[in-house]
Amino acid sequence: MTMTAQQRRDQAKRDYDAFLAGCPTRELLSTLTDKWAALVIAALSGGPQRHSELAHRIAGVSQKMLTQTLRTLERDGLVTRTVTAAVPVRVDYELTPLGRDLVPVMTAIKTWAEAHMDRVFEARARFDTRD
Amino acid sequence: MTMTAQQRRDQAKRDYDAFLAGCPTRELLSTLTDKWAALVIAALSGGPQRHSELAHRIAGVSQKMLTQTLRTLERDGLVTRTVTAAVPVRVDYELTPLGRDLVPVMTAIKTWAEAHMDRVFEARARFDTRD
DNA sequence: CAGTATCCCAACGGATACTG
DNA sequence: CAGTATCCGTTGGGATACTG
Repeated sequence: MTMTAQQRRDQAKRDYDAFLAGCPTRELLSTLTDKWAALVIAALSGGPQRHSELAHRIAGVSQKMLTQTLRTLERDGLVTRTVTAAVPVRVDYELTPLGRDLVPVMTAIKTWAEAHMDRVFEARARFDTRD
Repeated sequence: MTMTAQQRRDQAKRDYDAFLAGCPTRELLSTLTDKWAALVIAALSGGPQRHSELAHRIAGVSQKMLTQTLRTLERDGLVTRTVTAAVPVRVDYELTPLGRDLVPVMTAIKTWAEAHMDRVFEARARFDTRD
């Protein structure tokens, strides 16, 4: 008795619930709701990028955090890492189909922040000056 | 010379860029890409909730983190806090229009995690067992 | 260039105890 | 019930130095 991919995802939605403390999705949610992960996925949405290109694109990210974030995303099957033997060595990162599936979701947060920053500033000003 | 709300958001998209280290959206992105923030917004998407209801719904959240998350969301104009004088006191939290605007974005992450947990597990198994 | 390994400080976040 | 305050261990994350 086989199920379609869609049926399996529907089943998963019933089985998994990130509101539950012990649910593995709680930990996956932690990985996805990560500033650097969001920026990396957004940066890779346009196509493969070298390590150095990502470092340049995502201003201010330390080498350590970039590598660490990429490793986690690679382990979770969202990104592939391709090493080209050369001197110096060349490493390209690319989104997997699973990772590309996540692009709209992750870029939506970044876009939302950029689009609504002004309203958040106004709200903060109101909050900070209430009597 | 006035602009429509949409025009202002379009303008903001050009002015703000979370890829830049000094951009205020980088910090807003940090707030939004927060495990507890995502769960709180998802929990409030169905309507107003009391502090204790949220604590119960979001299993495992400490009282400290719940209050802290709610304060940040309130300050950023995403949530309202309503105190009803009584003994004991009653406090209700509710999404603002700005907060409701964010619901689809935030619930999408949670839903994605729940729907694709199995594929992430498979990817991890592959990653962890490669020679 | 890409990555690993330390060192180290600051922030996160849980546990507990105490107020209105 | 809702919230604050304190303590304290854990993690996040930058800086630096060193390899293939």
